[in-house]
Amino acid sequence: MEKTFDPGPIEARWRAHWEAQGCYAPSSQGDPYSIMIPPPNVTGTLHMGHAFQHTIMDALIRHARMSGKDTLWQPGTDHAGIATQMVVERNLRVDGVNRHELGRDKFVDKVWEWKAHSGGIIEQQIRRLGSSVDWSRNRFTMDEGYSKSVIEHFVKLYEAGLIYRGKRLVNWDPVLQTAISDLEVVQEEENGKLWHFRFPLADGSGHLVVATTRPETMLGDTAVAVHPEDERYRHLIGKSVRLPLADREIPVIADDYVDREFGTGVVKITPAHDFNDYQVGQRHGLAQINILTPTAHLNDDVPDAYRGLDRYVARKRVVADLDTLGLVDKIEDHKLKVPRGDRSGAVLEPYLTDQWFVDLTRKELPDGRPGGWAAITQPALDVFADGRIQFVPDNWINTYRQWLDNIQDWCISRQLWWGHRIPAWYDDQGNVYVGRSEEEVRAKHPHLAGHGGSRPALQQDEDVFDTWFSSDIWPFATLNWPADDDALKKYYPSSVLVTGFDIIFFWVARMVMMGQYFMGDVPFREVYITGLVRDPEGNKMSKSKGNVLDPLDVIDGISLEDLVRVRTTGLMKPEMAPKIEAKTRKDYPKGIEAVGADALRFTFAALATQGRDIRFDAARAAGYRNFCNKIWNAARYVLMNVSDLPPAAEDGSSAPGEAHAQDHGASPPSPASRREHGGEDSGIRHGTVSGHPQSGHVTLASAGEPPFELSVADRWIVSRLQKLEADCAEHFRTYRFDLLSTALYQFIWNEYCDWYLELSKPALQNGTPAQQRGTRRTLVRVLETWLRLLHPLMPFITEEVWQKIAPLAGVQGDTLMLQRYPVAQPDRIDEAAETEIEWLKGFILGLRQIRGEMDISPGKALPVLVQNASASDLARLERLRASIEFLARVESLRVLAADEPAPQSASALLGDMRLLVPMAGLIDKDAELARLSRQIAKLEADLGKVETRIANPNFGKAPESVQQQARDLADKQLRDLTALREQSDRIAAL
RNA sequence: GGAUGGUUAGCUCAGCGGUAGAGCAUCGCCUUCACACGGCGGGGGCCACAGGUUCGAUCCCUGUACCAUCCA
Repeated sequence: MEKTFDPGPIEARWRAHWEAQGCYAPSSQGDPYSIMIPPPNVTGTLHMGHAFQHTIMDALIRHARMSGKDTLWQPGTDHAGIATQMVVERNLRVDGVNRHELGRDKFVDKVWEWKAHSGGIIEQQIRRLGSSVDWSRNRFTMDEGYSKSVIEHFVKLYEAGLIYRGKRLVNWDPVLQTAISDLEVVQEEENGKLWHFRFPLADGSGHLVVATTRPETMLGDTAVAVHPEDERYRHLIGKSVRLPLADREIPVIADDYVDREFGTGVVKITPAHDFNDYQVGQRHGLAQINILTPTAHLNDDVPDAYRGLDRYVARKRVVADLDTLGLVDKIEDHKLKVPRGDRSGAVLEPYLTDQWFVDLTRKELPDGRPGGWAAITQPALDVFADGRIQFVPDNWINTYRQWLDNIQDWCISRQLWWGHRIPAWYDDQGNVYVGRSEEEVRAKHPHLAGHGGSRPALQQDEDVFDTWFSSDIWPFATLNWPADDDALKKYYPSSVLVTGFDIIFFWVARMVMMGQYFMGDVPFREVYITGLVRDPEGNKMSKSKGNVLDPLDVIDGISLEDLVRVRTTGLMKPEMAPKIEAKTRKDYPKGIEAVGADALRFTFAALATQGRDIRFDAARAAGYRNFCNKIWNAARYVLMNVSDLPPAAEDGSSAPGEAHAQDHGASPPSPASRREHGGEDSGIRHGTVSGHPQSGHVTLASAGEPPFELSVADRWIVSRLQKLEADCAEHFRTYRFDLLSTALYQFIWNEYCDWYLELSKPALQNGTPAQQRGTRRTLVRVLETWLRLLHPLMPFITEEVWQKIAPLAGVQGDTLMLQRYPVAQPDRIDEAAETEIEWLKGFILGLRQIRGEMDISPGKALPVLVQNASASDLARLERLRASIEFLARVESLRVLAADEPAPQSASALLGDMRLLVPMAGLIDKDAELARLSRQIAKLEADLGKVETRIANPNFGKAPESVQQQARDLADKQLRDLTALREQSDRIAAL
């Protein structure tokens, strides 16, 4: 093994191997466990958020696979209508072409070309992350099969009366020239003006002052409204005003929608260009005058002077003209919410167009069938109410429920070219026919079938579906619905959905709706909601902000200059480049160090707390890269100390009935490459106890192997391992990947490496052959076990190391990823061993503190005296003497007789026992006094707190155990304090 | 306006009724035969603020401030 872990070649080798061996495919054995990937946009690249979620999903899948489940991780990509169309249009623009010049068919060809190019990038990224998806089932939402499913679900909903077409006010993006859904609108507060205009009363008796934020829309006004109880205007209700410029007479109406406090309390009503006004118009039977073209220029329904003007040009003109007429009362600065398209950033217009909608609000259809609320929305609420689906963390249910409670019908048509074309056809009279194909439509409607050569012309709807109206069936369309597929039966519902809270409405809720409607069952049992990965300042990562990171750049590393270049090229707004460059140089002054896929994954796991924001911290990733190196070197140590010994002959670990016999029996007979190994860890078992437990050593032997002896350290680490296994199981169950990663990190670094490996050194150097065998067994088997525990988070390094270690642990198998996930065995928890090792650590820590704070060189061996030792201290001392001498680098260790005077010494306390290091020639008096006074001060403060608690007259109401605990603590602190003060006095007296 | 999170060590975050924790950063010693991507030791926090409940509050309740996000 190399001295330093180098992830690159290792990752390349294993991902190729796993895929070639079919390790990612379902095993068809065991209970089904499936995850449907949230399909990334096929024309994008994976960002840190994807990498984060993939880490979580892969950990879950690998854990499930190792736990004997039949796992399917379904991969795929989304065609992402608007986003993709925009990207391709931008590419075309570079060549000076727009899509209209190209024509629809050729444009769509271009999109497919682009998809072929960029889809490959995404798949490579997924592979690089180690994601064990079943590539054989890869799906794309525009594939032929998937498209059929999309059409099918539309037609079925239509036939059930749950889809309708109508002229409604929708959010219109005048740049993209398409309708978009409510969810794609971002409302941001911007600086604007509030214009006050005088509208003359038609009877010449004066005027009304209306306030508006959008003057140009007055050309489409069909009323002015006041609040019915507004005393100022009550007398005007029912009169009319002469609308200036347009020169129309419009009524003054009363509607309690009007906010009396806002502006003048008089509102102009433009039903065709404002959602609220639309409602008012409906209530009062007002005309709707559309004054805009699809590009937000004024149309021919306005006076000549304004026709063809851009909306903002028209605004200025209207204001100027009113001013000329002396009708401008005043203009105030005003902050208002401006709706913009989330994709284009364009200011949206409420616009009257024909669109397709999914009914989500009606309880009942006119013909008595259930409406959308009853058939779709209500069931989606019920599944959370009755616990059939659970959110993790569960408070997301509130967000979900609130949205559904206030839901509107869903506009699913988009005026785009890239997407699933709506399967609706129109005849010359404008009648609409919906079906799976034109043929089906004609077959269904005899008058369209035609006779002879002539049949009525049919024109297919030009529009396509909202992308979310194809991904809403992802969990079952990927399994070939509506075909009666075995996989569909097996893997639907999926086990868990892993996604961000930002698409609960867009996607989660809609999948629940469609899953319930078409499959009669939920699409997933649990929804694990992740936080959003943000930059170091907590900003959302986005290309336009120039703060995105490619996960591969973290895996492979990237220089600062390259990162700046990547972030500042191809910007929508090139003028942002200097800002982006400055921020990049600030955030990553040295670029990003290569950390490898395992470290990146582990970082994401560690950051996967229950919060909403996850600030990506490159330093943390570097820390986990170091962790990889630690693992690597621990394995090197184990190999160096074990590999020269033939395993069968020396430690007997491959003896029959050892590792293999522990299989649960739950896993069915399987091919040689699968699940050879039992779920229990590879600690020690199947032996006969022949020693005296009190001696601290246990001697065991299995048939046909030489005896080995387990030290207290061996039993300690095996015991700790059981607790780790139990913790891991719990953390997987509760999706606490942060706690999972911390638990593994702590065990591996702070227990296995820092203590167990160190304790193994004296045992291997000075132990009896049986003790050495016991230590080697434990070293190898515990390592082999935690590799399995860690594998779901760090697949590559664990596999690489496991391949070397497994044979020594007597474990056979082609790959770690198909081994069993370790299961805790409570009978192997050994509290006595744990207590004893805690005592040992305390002993060593005491000596190390003296050494550290006295600046005694680690190379200098210390003479140590022990005073006031109890019988159990003495017994432990004898058992652990070799370990103490080795780990604390003790030159001599001697127990003082009861009446023997101690030399002047630096001291440490371990219970009532005192550890003494004679000062002569080693220890500076003042330094020791300073150290003692620090300890005394700390202890005094602690004792003070405890005494205050006990002294509280009401403390008697606390449970007896708590009181006792407090008294014991105070007792111990007082004794320690006394000892420390005595020691301090003695030294001071020198 | 409504709702939901957050405020704990310099930074990023766990903890959540009973002696304040981790990683990174920092300081000191050490090129000890797994690892300097390392070892050993140390320092650092009135747990945002104000009330309340409790024998006891960082933790529960109420309010305030500030910061986010979502929905109108």
